Amino acid sequence: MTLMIHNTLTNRKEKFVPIVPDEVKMYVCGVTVYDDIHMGHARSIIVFDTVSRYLRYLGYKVTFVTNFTDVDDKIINRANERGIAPLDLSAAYIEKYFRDIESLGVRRADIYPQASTSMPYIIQMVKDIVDRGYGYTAPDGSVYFRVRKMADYGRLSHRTIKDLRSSGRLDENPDKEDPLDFAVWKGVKPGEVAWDSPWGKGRPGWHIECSAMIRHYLGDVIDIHGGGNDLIFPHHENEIMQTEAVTGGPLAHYWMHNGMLETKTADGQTAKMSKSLKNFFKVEDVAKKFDKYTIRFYFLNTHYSSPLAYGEDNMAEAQNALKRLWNNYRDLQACARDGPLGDCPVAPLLEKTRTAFNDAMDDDFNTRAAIESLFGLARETNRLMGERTMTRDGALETLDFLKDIDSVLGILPDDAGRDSDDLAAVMSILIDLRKELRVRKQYDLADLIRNRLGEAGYVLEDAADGAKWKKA
RNA sequence: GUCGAGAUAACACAGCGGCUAUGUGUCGGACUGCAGAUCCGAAUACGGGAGUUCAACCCUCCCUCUCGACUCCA
Repeated sequence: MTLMIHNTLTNRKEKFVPIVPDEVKMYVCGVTVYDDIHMGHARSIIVFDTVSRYLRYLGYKVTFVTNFTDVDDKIINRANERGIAPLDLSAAYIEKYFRDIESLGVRRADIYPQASTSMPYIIQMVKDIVDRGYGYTAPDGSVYFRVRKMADYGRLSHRTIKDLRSSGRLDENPDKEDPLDFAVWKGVKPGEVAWDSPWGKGRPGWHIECSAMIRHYLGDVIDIHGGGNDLIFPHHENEIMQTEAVTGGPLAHYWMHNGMLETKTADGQTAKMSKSLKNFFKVEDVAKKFDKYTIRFYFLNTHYSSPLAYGEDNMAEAQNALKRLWNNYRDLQACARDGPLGDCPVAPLLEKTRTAFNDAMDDDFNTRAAIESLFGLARETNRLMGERTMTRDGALETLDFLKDIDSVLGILPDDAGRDSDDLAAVMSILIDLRKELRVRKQYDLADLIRNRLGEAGYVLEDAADGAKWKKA
């Protein structure tokens, strides 16, 4: 099977064909760095982290770019409140961002451009837009984009200019030729950070930084552009217009949008998690209660495009579900160490699982179905271990397989898990001792050993064919 | 109002025009000194109404409800 991606542009699943064979250029809209990130951001970050991981797993050379918006009204306002420079505020939140995504097990993108450091490219882009007749200047030094000049404005969000006109929520700005026009450059206002430009001092409009960064860091056209589905209009729509005005070609071949994370509001309704509704959960806080594996599992346990309602009980459920996979993983580790010798033909089973996993991921990154294949493998290997037919070699082979699969999902323990031979020797003594105590029915002492090991982070499980130990 | 997404068993979340979904939870069994893990088995389902079809949870139409975008937003 080949990778199929749902493309917002066409509203269909399409076969993925990169521009350059075996290479993928992808760009995902990042965050405005004026506050801590919340779980809604986390979802988007984890989704596209997983997309890039899967593409690499398939063998593509991926160049992944995510931006930081560090020039923005909200940043300026908050910096003013705190009496610090806007760029100091954003720099602090960028650092915090990296700490937060680390607690989510997210691999870093290749490049993280910032608006403030991309100013030459942004200004060049605006200049090109104006030179080609798609932009015009206003008396206050702003530059607006001439939407009417692009016949298919609304293509991504599947609306027409007529639809948009009738929305009745238009900005009546006398500087604009048309209410639908949007600012690519904003003339300076008192008290704002500003950069020199051919149109006087000012700063970029919201959408232009993405167009400019993509063009500079990745080129005129990229393979995949991603972001939350709340960005489809107007942000991505406008990005497309800006870029196409300059390059004459498409900006991205595949547009991917993740569904919103929702949560309950005060009145008991579900609503999108957002700052303005004050119904958000910060990553920082959630990460105190749940580990990164659980958080990733929770998000990957549903399709990226579906809406998802966040709740702590759901997180706890995810934790229990993931525990099953972890138990299996630990048991395999124990089996690889202490299990029977000899052959165990696990290859067909692993092959079957691989096929199911790849088919699921190829189908528009269906992580949920992919995870189901892992539960199937867990049940079968549990059975083999229960029957004592799983051997050390078979367990090792299965573990290698799981590690490879987990390079995509990032939900299994990454502790490399190699317990020393010394520890194994000591455990074996303790297990023998307990065996003797149990024969003599001195259960209090046997339990004491087991409990103390439990406190130390090791689980001891009695079974018909002898005790097994593993990490908790 | 315009555009888009969605309604699946107790819960969460997949899927397919006909074949046991998956996980958590619940119940029963195996194992067992206890604990835990594991295995085997069971029950509960496709919002409502029409239609297409030999056959629909899956396609079409209508209805109801939910969410998102149209304003800063992952």
